[in-house]
Amino acid sequence: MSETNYVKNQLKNPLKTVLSVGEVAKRTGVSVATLHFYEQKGLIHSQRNAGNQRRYSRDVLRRVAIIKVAQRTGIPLEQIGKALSVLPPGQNADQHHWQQMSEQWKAELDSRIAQLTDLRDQLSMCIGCGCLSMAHCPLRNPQDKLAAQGAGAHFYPTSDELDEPER
Amino acid sequence: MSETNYVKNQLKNPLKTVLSVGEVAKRTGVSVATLHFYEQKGLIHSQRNAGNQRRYSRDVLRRVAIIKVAQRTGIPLEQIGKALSVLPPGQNADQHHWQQMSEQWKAELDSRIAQLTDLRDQLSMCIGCGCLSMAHCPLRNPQDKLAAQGAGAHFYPTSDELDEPER
DNA sequence: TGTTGACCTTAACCTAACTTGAGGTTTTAG
DNA sequence: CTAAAACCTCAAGTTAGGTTAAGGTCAACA
Repeated sequence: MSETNYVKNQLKNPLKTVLSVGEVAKRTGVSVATLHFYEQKGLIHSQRNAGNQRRYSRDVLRRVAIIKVAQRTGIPLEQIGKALSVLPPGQNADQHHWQQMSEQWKAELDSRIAQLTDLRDQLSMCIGCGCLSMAHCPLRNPQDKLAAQGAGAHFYPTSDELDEPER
Repeated sequence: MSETNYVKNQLKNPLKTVLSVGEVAKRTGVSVATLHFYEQKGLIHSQRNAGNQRRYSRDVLRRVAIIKVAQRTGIPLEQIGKALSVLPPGQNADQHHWQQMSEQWKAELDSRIAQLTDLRDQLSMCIGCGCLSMAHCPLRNPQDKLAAQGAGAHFYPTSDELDEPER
C-alpha cells in the first residue's frame, strides 16, 4: 500500500486516472514490449512511480488507438509520431487538437485512396486488353506519385522499351 | 562472339529476344541486385548462358512491371509471387493468363480501397465529434478486417474501457 | 590481346516495427 | 512475511525488402 493515490484508484473504481503498463496493454491490445517501444520512439509518454514503474494517464489509450488506426492506413510510425506531437504530451488534449489530428489523417487517407483508385482503374483497363497489347496498357506509364514512398520504382520504361509479344 | 544467337540479337535489333540482367535493370528501373533478389524469391526466372550469366526472356519486363504495380498497392512480395505463379514461368503467357492476374489484383485493390474508405469515413465522423466523446467516436470499434494484416492490433477496447476526459 | 565494364556468388549490412530473453526489482495477494 | 505476478533495463533476434561490398570471372571493343 505504498502508492496511496494509485491504490485508491484501484479500489473498484472503473475509471482510474493512472494506469500501469499492463493495464494499458490489455486495454489497447498491444504488448507491454510494444508500449515500451512506442515510448522509446516518443509516440507515448509516461510518468514513473516511486518504484520506477510506468504510470500512464488515460489519454495514452486514445493515443494508442490512433496509432493503430493510422498504421492500418499504411502510415509509418515516424510520421504518426509527428502528427501525434501536435497533441499536448501527457495531459488531456482539447477538441481543437483532436480535430487537427483527424483532419490530418483524413487528408493522408484521401490521398492514398485516390492513388489506389487510379491504379485500380488502370488495371481494369488491363483486364479489357488482356495486357497483350503493351502499347495501350496503362501498366506502362503509371503516372502516380506513390513510387516515392516505396522502396524501389524510380524509373518507368517508355513505350518502346517494354516488350510486345510476337503474336 | 561466343554467344551466337545472343549477339545476333544485339546487333542494332530494337526487339531483342534475350536480355542481360543489366538491360532488364535499366528497362525496369530496379537494380541488378534487386533482380537477383526477385529471382531468389521465385518472382522471376532466368536462363544462363555458357559463361553463367543470366539471360532473360522479354516477359520478365512485364513481370517486373507487375511486381512494382502490386507493391504500390501494398501487397507483400510473397503474395505477389503466388499470383505471378499462375503465369507460365519463362515463356510467353497468353491473354487468359494476364486477364486472370489482372482480375486478381483488381479484387485485392478493391478490397484495400474499401477498407481505407471505411476508415476515412469513420475519421470524418471523428472530425465532427472532435474525438472528445469517445462514447460516439468510431475510433472505438474499427469493425474492419485490416487488423489481421498488421503486426499488432488483435483486441479493441470496449466502450467503457476507453477514456472519457473530464470536461 | 588486353583492358575495361558487366556479371557472378556469398555474405554482411540496413530500416522498420517489433518480439524474445536474461537477470534483477516491485507490487500484490494470502 | 513471503511467493507469485508484474515491472524494469538492456541486448539480441526476427521478417520484409532490399543495398553494399569483396573477390573473382566474362565479354565487348579498339
